Amino acid sequence: MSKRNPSEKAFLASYNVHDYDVPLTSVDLVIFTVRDDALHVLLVQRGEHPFKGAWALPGGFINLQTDTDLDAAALRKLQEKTGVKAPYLEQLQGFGNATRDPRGWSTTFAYFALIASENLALNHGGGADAARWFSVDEAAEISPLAFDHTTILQVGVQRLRNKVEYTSLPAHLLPTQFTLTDLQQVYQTVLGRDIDKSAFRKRVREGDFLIELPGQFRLGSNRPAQLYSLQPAQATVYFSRTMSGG
Amino acid sequence: MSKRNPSEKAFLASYNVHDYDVPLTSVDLVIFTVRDDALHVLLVQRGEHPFKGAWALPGGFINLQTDTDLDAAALRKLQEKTGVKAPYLEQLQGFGNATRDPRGWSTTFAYFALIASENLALNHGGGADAARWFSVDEAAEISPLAFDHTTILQVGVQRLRNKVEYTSLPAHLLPTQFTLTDLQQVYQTVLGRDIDKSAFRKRVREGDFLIELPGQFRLGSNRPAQLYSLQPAQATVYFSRTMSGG
DNA sequence: CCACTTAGTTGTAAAACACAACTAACTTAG
DNA sequence: CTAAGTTAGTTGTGTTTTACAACTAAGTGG
Repeated sequence: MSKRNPSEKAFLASYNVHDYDVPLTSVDLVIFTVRDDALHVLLVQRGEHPFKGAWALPGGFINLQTDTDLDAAALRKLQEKTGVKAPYLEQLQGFGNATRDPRGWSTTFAYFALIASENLALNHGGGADAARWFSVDEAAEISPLAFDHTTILQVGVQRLRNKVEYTSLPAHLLPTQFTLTDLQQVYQTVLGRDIDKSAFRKRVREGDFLIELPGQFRLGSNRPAQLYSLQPAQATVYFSRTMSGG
Repeated sequence: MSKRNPSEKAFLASYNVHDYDVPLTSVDLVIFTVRDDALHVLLVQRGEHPFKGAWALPGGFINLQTDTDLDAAALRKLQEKTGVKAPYLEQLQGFGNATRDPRGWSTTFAYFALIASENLALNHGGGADAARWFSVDEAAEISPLAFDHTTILQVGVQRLRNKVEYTSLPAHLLPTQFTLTDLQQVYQTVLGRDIDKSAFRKRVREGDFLIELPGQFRLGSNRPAQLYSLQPAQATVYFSRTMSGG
């Protein structure tokens, strides 16, 4: 990465990206949240060609001047749409072929993001496009979404469901403070089935990714529930077994 | 995907990709095999700038004329380097930033491939670059690899090790016929630890991704071993628990 | 025909699991 | 003030799975 020799310098001086055929490159986001006990995804209605008027995943071109890397580009898009600053953000998969965009060979880096439905201020930033939350079932039935976004969405949902089986990921779908029952609910919502309470709690305890907030409880017309937070700077925990049935 | 309206037609007619700043886009491969009881990866020595002379992962630009999609581009690169036609090939992750390539903002779609060390005819196809197998430990110590290939390699090894814990993936590192002991060896080589024989066999049996080749045995100076093949068109099997210790 | 080697199976104590019942701690109704 | 209702959180238990090791099987070579 450091010193370059004269012949490489000459090579670089004469190199012009625009002399070559390169694909269009964008970043798209599958932004998940849980509301009303259902997994939801954010879609925007495109205000410009191509696919003007169609629903699409939020995304767009990389800004080569301001985006330092792919993650930064994805984070920027997320903030523009939702105002969320520190979400869970993970690269999903790349997609690219000659036909997905009518303008020609194009590629996209799809990301998926998990945010708490509390943290929402839609259209906070730039985009003039209309934005709306759809349950993943609703979204899957919109046909067609722009580009190959139906496929991307499908892959995103699959990946999330799969990871929920054996990771601590769903914690990012909750606000910073939550109860163990909240957390179990989210798991159940995403998985679409019930989980045994004691087994679930054992797993969480052993995963050791939560901190008990001392003296803080969720009150109601019943026994108060202990509040927890994700441990600061906690990486995703992988369980050695999948979630067990209830 | 079907009919376009007149305003979209006009838009497309006036659209020229070269008017915009787009990143360079390539495909790179982490090609794994097992030889001498160690996980190996294929590296090539670059014959051209940038990073001329440095070791790198095999890869290169997408050919917008001949490659129909990303997978096709990756498969083409793999064939050019190894001659292997039907390997296990899976997208690893995208990488992209302003500094990884001295020519400017660039992205790459990294793939990882698993092939049997029997199937090898290095430099079979195009490239004039020298190619060699390195154990992953050796490769990790070559510094620096071209571009950000040290990082990509590291992510690839991590992903492989992780997947080996709970999938049938390692079967693709073996020739078409193999014994259960062969398969267990490969798991152990990649994981770097021993696995219990009876637990391993139980898992394979229940995963149901192999077919016993009737009457076919590996002979030696001991009890003959039953030969197996992967079931044809077998998707990767996911076990519900990780491999257990021996 | 006996020692040697690797293939493949079986046995068993200990651990983990699924499921259900239980106790705990609050609010609200009367 | 007490009883009913509700959700939080724990405990108990029969069944299944696991880890580990010992065992049997089937060939070769001296």
